[in-house]
Amino acid sequence: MAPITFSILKEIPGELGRAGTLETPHGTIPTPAFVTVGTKATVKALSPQDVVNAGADVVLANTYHLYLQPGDERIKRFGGLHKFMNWNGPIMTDSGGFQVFSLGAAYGKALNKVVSITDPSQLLQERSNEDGVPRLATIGSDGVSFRSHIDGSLHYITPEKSIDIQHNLGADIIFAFDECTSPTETVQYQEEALDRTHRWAKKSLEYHRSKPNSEFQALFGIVQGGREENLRKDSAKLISEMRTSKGEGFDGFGIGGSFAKEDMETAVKWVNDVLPPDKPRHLLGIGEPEDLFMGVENGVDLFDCVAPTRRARGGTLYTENGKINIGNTQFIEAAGPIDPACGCSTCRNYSLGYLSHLYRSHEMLASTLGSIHNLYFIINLVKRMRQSILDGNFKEFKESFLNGYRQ
RNA sequence: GCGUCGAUGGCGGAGUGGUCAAUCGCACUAGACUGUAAAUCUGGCGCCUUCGGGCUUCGUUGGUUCGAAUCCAACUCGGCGCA
Repeated sequence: MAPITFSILKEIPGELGRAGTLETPHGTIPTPAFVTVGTKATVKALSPQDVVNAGADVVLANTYHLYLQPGDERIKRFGGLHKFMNWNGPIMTDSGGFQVFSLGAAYGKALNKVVSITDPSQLLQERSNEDGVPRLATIGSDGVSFRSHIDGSLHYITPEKSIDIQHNLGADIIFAFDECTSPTETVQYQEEALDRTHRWAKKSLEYHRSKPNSEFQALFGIVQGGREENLRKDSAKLISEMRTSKGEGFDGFGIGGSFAKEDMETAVKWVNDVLPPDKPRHLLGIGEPEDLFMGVENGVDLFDCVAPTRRARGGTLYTENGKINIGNTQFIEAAGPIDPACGCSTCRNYSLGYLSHLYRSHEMLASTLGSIHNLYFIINLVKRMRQSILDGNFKEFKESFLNGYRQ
């Protein structure tokens, strides 16, 4: 009996997109769905009740962070992540693969999950910049050594170690240990990294399936390959066909990597064209409104992103008419809500002027109320996309929303 | 009244003869953020600018000097001490 069951209810005609359900041991996730990020077993600034009220069906925590603090074995002694953080719905854990990137190649540099550069010669130039801060993550032959950003201690994470940690944490869906690469890497490096990610995927899969946890924890394999069509398609094929000696494959798939904005759609299309349609697909770390439409249209079932909560803490709030910055002078005297069309508790109860005051005076409630709104906005946006698929008018919804949002 | 210390950009506070339109923090202002090194980070913040530079500033007035926020004098205001 597989730990999760994925069912497709309806598809977008002529596209890869679909609406369905994903049943997990801790509840059913209607898909497509936005997964709320709670890296350190908490969604920053919010209580679990706030997260529920924002409409979240599932949260994603991080293997690396929780391994460092408070330690996965301690969380296991508390009965696992669900009990530890008092979240009774589905939980996913990322493998630490993103930290290979953020604490490695991207450390101390202006390298982000989504980059704006398009010219390959510039990309290579950026990679050759070797000065700056020493990396906290260094890739070895069968794993990655991390220098803790908390206390400087050294840790070596292998695929097996990542799976062990994720077993202790006990999430419903876990990820294979991978290497998130930057589009600023050369093709040769992408090939090397992809080969490594594939080897690690096999180890993750074999190791996971050898443990009883595989009966109640699902494992997703991660497709990489950078901006190269052949690498992306090869990776999707290899990961989706990967089996243990007993013939067991992955329960679902993640699509990883740092992207140049204009590469993202083609990469998702390449991959989802190859991945088997009957298993869930998670576009890792993506979550701006226009990207969510792109992903849903092209067959992505799950997204996660720090943007709603991180942006809220920085004062950026989503509205139907685009993003606003609550710190701007124009909101000091504004009596209305963030977005009159929004049904979140922040918009129903508080004025922009009050939020402006909280933000300017550095009150914690500014982060809380902002996060509630942004999360509700993004989660609800994906729910509306799902409904539009079921209603057969996804394209119309997409067009009308983006017209207002981009204005 | 005498003595003493002080007066710097919205605020706090550096600077004590040239490299000073003046370090820094706060405030203000705008921007960034996409599997969270993130309640974070970046730019702007006297006036004008063809972005080369130009102009007016460091309590007030006068002086010394090639040159003064910096030295001197008087004055104004404030803190402290003694009467």
